[in-house]
Amino acid sequence: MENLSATLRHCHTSFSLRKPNRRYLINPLKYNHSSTCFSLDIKHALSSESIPTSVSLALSSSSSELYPLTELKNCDDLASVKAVHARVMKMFDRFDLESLISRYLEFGELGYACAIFFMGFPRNQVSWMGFLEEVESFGLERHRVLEEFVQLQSKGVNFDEVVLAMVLRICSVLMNELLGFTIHGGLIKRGAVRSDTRVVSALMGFYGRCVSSDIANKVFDEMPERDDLAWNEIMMVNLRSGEWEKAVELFREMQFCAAKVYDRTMVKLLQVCSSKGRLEEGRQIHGYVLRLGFEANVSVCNSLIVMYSRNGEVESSRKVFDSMKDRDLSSWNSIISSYTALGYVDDAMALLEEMERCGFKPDIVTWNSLLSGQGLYRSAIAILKRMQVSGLKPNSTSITSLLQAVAEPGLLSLGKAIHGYVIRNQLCYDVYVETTLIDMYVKTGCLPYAKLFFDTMDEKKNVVAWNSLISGLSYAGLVQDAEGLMSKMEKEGGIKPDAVTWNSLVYGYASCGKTEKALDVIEKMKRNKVEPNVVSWTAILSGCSKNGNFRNALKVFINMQEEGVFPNSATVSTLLKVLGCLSLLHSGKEVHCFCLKNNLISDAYVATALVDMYTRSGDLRSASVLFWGIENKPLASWNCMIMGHAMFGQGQEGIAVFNKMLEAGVEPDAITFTSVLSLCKNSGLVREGWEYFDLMRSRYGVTPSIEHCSCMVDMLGRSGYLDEAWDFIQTMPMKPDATIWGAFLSSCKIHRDVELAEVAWKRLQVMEPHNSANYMMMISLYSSLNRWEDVEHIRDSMRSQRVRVQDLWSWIQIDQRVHVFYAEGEAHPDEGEIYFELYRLVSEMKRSGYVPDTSCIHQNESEAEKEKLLLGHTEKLAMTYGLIRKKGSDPIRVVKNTSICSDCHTVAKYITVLRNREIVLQEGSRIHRFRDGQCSCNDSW
DNA sequence: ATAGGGTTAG
Repeated sequence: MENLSATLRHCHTSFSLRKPNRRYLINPLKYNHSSTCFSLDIKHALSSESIPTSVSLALSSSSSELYPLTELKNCDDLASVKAVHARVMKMFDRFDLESLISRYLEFGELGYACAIFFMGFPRNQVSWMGFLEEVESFGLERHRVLEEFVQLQSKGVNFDEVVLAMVLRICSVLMNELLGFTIHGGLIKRGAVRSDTRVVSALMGFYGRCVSSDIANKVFDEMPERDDLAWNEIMMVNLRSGEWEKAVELFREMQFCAAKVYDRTMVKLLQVCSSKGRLEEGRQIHGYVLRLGFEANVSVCNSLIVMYSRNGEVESSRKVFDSMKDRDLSSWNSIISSYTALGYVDDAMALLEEMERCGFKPDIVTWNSLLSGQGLYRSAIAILKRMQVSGLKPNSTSITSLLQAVAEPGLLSLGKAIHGYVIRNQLCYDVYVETTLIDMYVKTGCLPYAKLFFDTMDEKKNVVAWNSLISGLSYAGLVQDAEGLMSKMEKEGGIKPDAVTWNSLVYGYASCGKTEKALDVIEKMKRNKVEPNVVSWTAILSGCSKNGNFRNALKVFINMQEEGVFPNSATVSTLLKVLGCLSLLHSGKEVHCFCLKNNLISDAYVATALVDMYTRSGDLRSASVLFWGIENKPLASWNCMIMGHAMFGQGQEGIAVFNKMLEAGVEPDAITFTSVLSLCKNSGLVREGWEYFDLMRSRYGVTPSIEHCSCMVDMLGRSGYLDEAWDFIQTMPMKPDATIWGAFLSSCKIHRDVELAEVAWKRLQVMEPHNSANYMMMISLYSSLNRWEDVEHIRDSMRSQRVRVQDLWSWIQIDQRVHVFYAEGEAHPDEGEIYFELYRLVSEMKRSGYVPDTSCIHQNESEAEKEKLLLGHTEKLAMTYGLIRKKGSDPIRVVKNTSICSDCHTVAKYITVLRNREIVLQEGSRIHRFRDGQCSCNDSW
């Protein structure tokens, strides 16, 4: 209740005319804020047709000897006031008109009141003041007020400080710098700046909005005495212009001077914390809320709910909500949207029941809160039904939310259903709904429908509609078409491309490998006076990354910094992915520092990307420490951590993480199970693999995908259950693709089952005749059985199919340089030195019992020759170079682009003992950590 | 309230 009266106090303003002590209250609920209504009102007010017939009849019979003034006073309803109005139109007495304005305001008819005010009758200070307050609270007709003001001022009319203060507030809303400066000048002449704090506060507000917060702060500093209004004003100025540090400093000073903080200042403080992810500061302000006695203030508490919810802290939101003695409708709406925003639809529905029990009737905002948020499409229909039962029709916002919820691949049928529903029920079909419909069709991958619907929009197409389609084309790799559509937008629609248009194109080009073209677009933007922003640069970065063009991505990042664009959390997440894919641990750590310094670490994407970067770069320890330190671990971060253990073949550790995840109440998704099954596959946990595969379907409702099946085939096959793997392929729910047969062939190679291998090989020759890996597996299989004729046969077919053998390389980072060792091509400049050390190592190893394993050499050569070839393996060269050049005790980290052979695996183990050095060896998606003669994978890979 | 950039998957 207290909040309700506070709201009323805020909205109701007094309007005093002839008798300054007489105050009227206006009911804001009666007044329609829409500006179209307002102009209609003016027209109606000025035309006699607007007066209802019954009133006109009443008018003729009403006693004409009454003065309008007395008559107006006696009016009990709006119709009677209008009747008097019709008469007053002919009489034109200033006092009558002012009284009429006053009565109209009393009935909430601001439109009529404005219409009369601007009729141009002579006005005094008092009428201006009352009127200005109205204008300020309803935000209407500001331009006309300023025009009037300037005119009257030029005629020599003097206004007092209160009017000036209000005119200044209008100047700041309309960004009318010139008038603001003029008023300030006049004030200085009159010495008013020193006297009236209402004017000075308005002046600070004006400078804060129109010029800069610096000047506002200067005006504040020069005030000889500051009252609560001035303190709160300068706080608002700094909060609005994003000067957070300054605002915090002022807030502390306010406590020190015992200045009273207004509730709207508290609300603004909390709003900034909501939108800028300032959870820590938000918590501290919560402390002040309690200390300053705002815990009974409903608006402040509502802002606290929103602040916690935007920062992902639903539980704290709930605590605030539960602690409130009084609640209003927006308290309920805020807590409901806290739950829906994070996808807790069930809790939100429970709250809906509770609010109804407490006697609150859900309004359209309540229903729309329920309809927005993640993963709501499962419950949307039920919510819609209840909404309609309660007598409310979905509005454009409701439909927009619904469409956004289903705008993902695979939900096209739901999207179409909503479209049909809108048409059948003749629901609002405004420009928001239309553009969201296009976007829904784009995001569900249904470009033809998007195009069809777009074409029906005719002249109503706005830049958002065009951009939706342009981005759809760019995303689908049809960047030329996107560019074509852009020119069409310019020519036919007469609409200039904006940053969004360009950024879509930038992504489009970068993601199909045309980095140069993407950079050209950025240059073109500059020429067209659209400043490329951080999104543009992140778009190229991400495009390059999607395309696997990691080196280019890094170049782009450097380029971006040279352009003076500062990276944000999206940039950093993408960059970390790139660094992880290149295993650039050292640079990754630098980015980690950058995140700490710039407060990006609290971002869920960034935190997850960091965990991923550390695991991919082979530093599982750092990944683990970081991961367990994340306060609210996002699902993706659990998935990364499990995958990390999978990469290292640490089955039990990974399963432990998975169990912790379940304990934490996090629902595993399809990706979680891909990670868990990889875990079982890489660690030979066949029994567990089967269990999880069943659990996934029965308990968590995750439909097995081709990735899951591929893991199963790989797991079974590698562990020697070739028949089971074969049966699995025959009975799996989808058609086996090349990855399935590839995994199967790989297993057949390991277990030397030629018969089954040849079956898989036949299919693969059809499915992916140009994948050299398959040929290599066959060569390896035949050579391990000394079937050299078959080896030659495979090599022949490679030549005839023009299959290129994949380049083999390993690399190691030493200081800031990356040293790459290629199997063929240019030798490393220090090769002599490396071989010298390698030979020395091998002879030491042989004394300790090392026997070279030449099974991976597929050339029909002598044993001595094979041994020589074995020594040339790129990972051996890189490891040895690390031993020579990397001093200290940090592990030697080597990355190889293809799988390592068992001999290199053995050699690495020997090195850890002989040189007392840890080695981390990465091969594609698997990582080996060697220590004290052992490997983390327990030799099962 | 509608459009552009972000983490996880062989």
